[in-house]
Amino acid sequence: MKILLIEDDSSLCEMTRFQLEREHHEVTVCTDGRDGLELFLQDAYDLVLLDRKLPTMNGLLVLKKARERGVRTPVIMITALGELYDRIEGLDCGADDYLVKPFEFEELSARIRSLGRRIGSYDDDNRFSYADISYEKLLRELSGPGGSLQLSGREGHLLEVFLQNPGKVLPRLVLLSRVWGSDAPVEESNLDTYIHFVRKRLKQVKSTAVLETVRGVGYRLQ
Amino acid sequence: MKILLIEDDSSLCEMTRFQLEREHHEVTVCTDGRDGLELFLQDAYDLVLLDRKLPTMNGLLVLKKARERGVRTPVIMITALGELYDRIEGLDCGADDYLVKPFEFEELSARIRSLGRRIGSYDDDNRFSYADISYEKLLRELSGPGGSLQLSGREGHLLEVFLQNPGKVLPRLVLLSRVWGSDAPVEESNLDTYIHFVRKRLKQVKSTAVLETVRGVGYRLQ
DNA sequence: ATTATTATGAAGATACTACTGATCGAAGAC
DNA sequence: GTCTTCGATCAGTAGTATCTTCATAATAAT
Repeated sequence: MKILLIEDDSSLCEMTRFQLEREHHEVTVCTDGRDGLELFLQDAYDLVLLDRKLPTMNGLLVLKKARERGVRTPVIMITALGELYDRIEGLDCGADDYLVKPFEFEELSARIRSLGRRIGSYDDDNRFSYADISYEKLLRELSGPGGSLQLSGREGHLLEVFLQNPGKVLPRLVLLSRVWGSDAPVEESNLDTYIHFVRKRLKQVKSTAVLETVRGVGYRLQ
Repeated sequence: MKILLIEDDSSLCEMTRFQLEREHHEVTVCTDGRDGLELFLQDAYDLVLLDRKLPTMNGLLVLKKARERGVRTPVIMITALGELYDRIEGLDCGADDYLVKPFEFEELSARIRSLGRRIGSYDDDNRFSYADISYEKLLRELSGPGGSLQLSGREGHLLEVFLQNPGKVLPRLVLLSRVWGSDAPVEESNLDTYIHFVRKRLKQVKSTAVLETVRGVGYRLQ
């Protein structure tokens, strides 16, 4: 998601930015009210995080002006003021949500996911990513620099296990039991076949990620 | 707004109802989890206020099940638990907002206004459109670049579900339960037949939209 | 060099989906 | 009352995608 962060406390700002980027959001930071409004009005973001107390123009006014100009990007207000009427005022100015400082990043993250679901652009929980690839579980869609394609059920399931344990060596028997079930009546050689299939898929999307063989043990995603 | 209130504390319940009705909302009250889910699944409300602790089925589960079935009505969770991870869990289950008991009615009211603005843009309930097609629910009329035509009841209902969740993968069982009802005595193969019918309809109006099959999972409108 | 292990390719078996035609019942026409 | 039409349902067949197995080639370890 493209996120605009308007906040003047620079240490909080950098911390938030760092965490958001770790969750694969694209973050633009702005520390000033007037400038923030300019960016806001470009209407190029999926979400705006807006501090209430800002230099040159306070957050409520920024929000109000943006709404007056017809910009409807979802907004989460961030503020030190936690009293009832402050919250109500914020919501009535057109904020979609409200977060009181100091807040845990976890909560911000959950509220972003919630808003994301609502605007439909972002379906977390079912999305894995590692290095230059990402995988959408429900669709079984693998995307990489070279495009995206659909995996079969087994292929997807196998890749999922690797994405859940990136960089770790996964023994063959572990993979077998995770993908086929612990007591499935299946030949071990079937795993070889599917490792082969998944490797082919990774090549097809031109990913730099590879399934490395650890002879005598298993494989790892690298 | 039509509001569904699922809450077992009867005094809080009546008070909230009274206040909501004073603000000209139409309120349905339910004090039981299972029954609440039934009403929720009818998909006939603009907003659901959902208590977390409920008889027969807890609020989180109600919400989760409803979302799994593709019902996207906005939800505000109401609860006595105010701790961080309770809030996060609620939001991640698909809640749009969270209110901690005891709450001021003023705040609930503000949050309802906030949500109301957001859904206020969905102006017409009876007209759906996506890509190059549009569908009028009451007339059951599908229009596309190649003209328009009437759908049968089932065809229309099925198409509606897709238009409400454009681009999303809808599992076969979800489609069955949303179009035929959750426990209808109907063969699953019937769904195949109607998918076929709707596809034929889409072709007839020369739409570029297609129902893509995701093998082993379901279909999506693309 | 020999052996154990893994990679690859091809082909048969299986499971899932697409489509067609038949049956049944309800609503309206005659 | 009978006939016609239409929609809903089901069953069966054809068509594919996916899964599995097996045979053989390639590679690494001893």
